[in-house]
Parts: sequence; C-alpha cells; structure tokens
Amino acid sequence: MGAKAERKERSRERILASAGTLLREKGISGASVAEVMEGAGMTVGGFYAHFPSKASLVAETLRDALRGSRATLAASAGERRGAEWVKAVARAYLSRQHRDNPRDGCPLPATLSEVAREDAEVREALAEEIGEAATEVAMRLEEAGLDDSRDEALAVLSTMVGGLALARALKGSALSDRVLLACRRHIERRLAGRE
Amino acid sequence: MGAKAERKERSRERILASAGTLLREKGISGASVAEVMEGAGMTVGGFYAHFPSKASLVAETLRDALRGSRATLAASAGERRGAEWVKAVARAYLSRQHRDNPRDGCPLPATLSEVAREDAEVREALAEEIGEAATEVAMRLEEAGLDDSRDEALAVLSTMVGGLALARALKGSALSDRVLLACRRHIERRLAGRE
DNA sequence: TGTACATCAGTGAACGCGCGTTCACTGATGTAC
DNA sequence: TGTACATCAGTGAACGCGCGTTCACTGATGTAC
Repeated sequence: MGAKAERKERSRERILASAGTLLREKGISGASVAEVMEGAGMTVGGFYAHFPSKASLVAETLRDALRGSRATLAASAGERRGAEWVKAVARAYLSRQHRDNPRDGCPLPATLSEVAREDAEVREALAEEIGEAATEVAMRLEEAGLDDSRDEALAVLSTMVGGLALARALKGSALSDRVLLACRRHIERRLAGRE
Repeated sequence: MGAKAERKERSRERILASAGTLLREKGISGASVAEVMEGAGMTVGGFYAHFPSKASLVAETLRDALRGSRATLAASAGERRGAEWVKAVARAYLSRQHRDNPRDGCPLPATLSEVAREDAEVREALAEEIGEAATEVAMRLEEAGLDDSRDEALAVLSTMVGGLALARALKGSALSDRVLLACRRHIERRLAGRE
C-alpha cells in the first residue's frame, strides 16, 4: 500500500473517531457531516471520498463505537468470572461517571430512539453488535449457573441501556442517581447467591 | 368563557393531539412545528398564539402523552393487584402490539435519547411524570411484599422502556421478539412466588 | 534517472430543502354606548 | 336594538440558518517509458 492509501486510511479513522464522539454527545441528528469532518480536521466535501452517505457513516460508527465500548467495559471487569464479571460491568455501565461522560462511553443511550427510524443498514449494524454483546454476557451468566442465560443477558442489556438513558434524561433531578442505583441493585439481586 | 376562548381551547387540544402522535412516531426532531400544525388542521403561523416555543410544546406534549399512556396501561391491568398488576402492565408494555404501533403507546421509547439534550423545561416534565409512574408501580410492588419497592419500580420502568426501545431499533432482526420476551420473563421471575 | 501524464484525496462554494420563528394582515367575535 | 370600535386566533409569506449532497477544481502521489 502506497503512502497515498495509508494517508486515506488514517483520514478515515479520524472521521470515524470524530463521528464516534459526536454521535455519543449529540445523537444521530445532532452529528452533522460538516461538524464530523471539522472534528477530523477536514472540510465537508471530502467526506464522500470515504462514505457513500451519512447513513453509511452512522452504521460504521455505531459498529466501531459499540465494539470500543464493549472492550472498555470488559477491561473494567478484569479477571472476574461468572456473576462477578456481570456485576462489575453493570456497576461501570450504571455509574455516575458513565452518565456524566457520554463521549467516553456506550453510544446506545444517546442514539437508541433514533436508530429505530434509520435505514436497514444502521439497524443491521446494531443487531449484529447487540447479538455479540448478548453472547458475551450470556457466557458469564452460564458460568454463574443461570438458566435461559441468553434471555437473561438480553434483559440485563435492556436494563443497563434503559437505565442509563433514563438517568441522563433525568439529570438535574434527584431521580437520576436513584435510577442508576436502582438498576444496579436490581441486577445484583437477580444474581444474588451466585458465584 | 366566550365562544372565542372555547374555540381556542379546542385548537390547543388538537395541537397537543397532533404533536402527541408525531412525537411518538418520529421523535422530537422529527416532529416539526409545521407538520404538527398541519395535523391539527391549521397553518404554522398560528402556533405561537398557543405556545411560546417548540420546547414548550414538547414539554407539554410529553406530559400529556405520558399521562395518557399510563392510563391506558392501567386500564389493561384492570382489577388486578400487587404482582399480578405489575406483570399485566409489563406484558402489555413489552408486547409486539406496542412495539409495532408507536402512535398508540408510550412516547418515551421514541424520545428518550433526545430528551437528555433538551431544555430543563422538558426534562422537568419527564422527571415529574416518571416520579408518578414509579409511585404507581411501587404501590403494587409493596402490595406484593417486595422490599425497596420504589427502587424496584424504577428498575422495572427502566427495563420496560429500554427493552421496548431496543426491540424497536432491532425490528427486522430475530432479536427484536427475543428482547421483548426476555424482558417480560425477567420481570416475571423477579416477582415469582408473589401474590 | 528524468520527464510527461494519470489518479484521486481533499477543498470550498454552491444546490435545493426544511427548520423554528416573525410579522403584516384578515375577519369573526366581543364590548361600549 | 343598532352602530362603531377593539380584540385576537389564525393565515400565509418571509426571515436567517444549517442540513446532506454535488461538483469543478487543486496539487501531491504514483505510473509509464
């Protein structure tokens, strides 16, 4: 690969990084192509040398950001296994730190409502990533000896995403902290007495 | 009150009804003032005789739609009490019927991500309505003999909203039905063995 | 190795469009005498 | 009861603005001989 192609590849990564930040902070409609490109140190026109449309960028960014977020969360659970791993991930996900710093976290709470109205391309990207996340959680729940571990994993993911999105929407109210704590406890209780 | 004031009041209700439908179907950014007014049988300009800004309309509509949705759900649980009431509400909320007909349901799954970025006015409206919904659910959980009933209520609400929003975003994938079912079962298990 | 031509990532201005909001206006309703 | 004036809900066109996308152009990199 020549120097030209390498430069292009690096530009593409800067675009995805910029889009990742903006998507987490402002959602899909709030992340304009012009602002994404500005964040990547370029001007609007260049965008279409990298992506055929905004929808395509959103699909790719969602995939990228979800994988990144999943890796960060897994790292925060460290060497734990089974129920302890799931509890550690839930604690990190449903933390004030995560609520107050969208740009470093999971892109879902900021985009979930909008994804439902996006092209199939975007929804398929989400479906694949959610499927993998559910598999990862289900594995730990199985270690913990739970039945129907995949269904439990999907319910735990729903509670985490719903709880964090709700806590963000309620910021400024006493309910916000309460929702985070309530969801954390709820998940912990479901796993009480498991290894 | 004269005929003029009555007419105005009826216009206001038509605006709120139109905004309610559009908010549930297209979210906040997708419900334009012009389209809301068209749905109410009027032209754009008249809007500002009823509301000082779009944010104000959104706050009022959210309140109105959340109350309406709460009443519908309560009706679907009928005369049930305690754990049975909560299970019936969760079944109705996390149904394919509700997932596939946003316009007749809860406005939260379609707007949650966006509300976090709205004015304090909108977020306060949400906080009040969520507070009341939590109180209503907590009452039934207390009847069922659960400890920390208010926290459990907030967690159940988070799971319902998160699960339905996720199921809508995943529409077209096999995961969509699975998420609905998983969240329903998860809530039922939490209440297993309660009256 | 040096020269001529081809490629194409990125620029910057422009496109049509829909947004929230403003405003001069109209005409039916309400009030004063 | 009848007439003259005031009010104000709603109209329809316009405002400035930001959106996603297009396009003629540029200049550095790559290729051919």
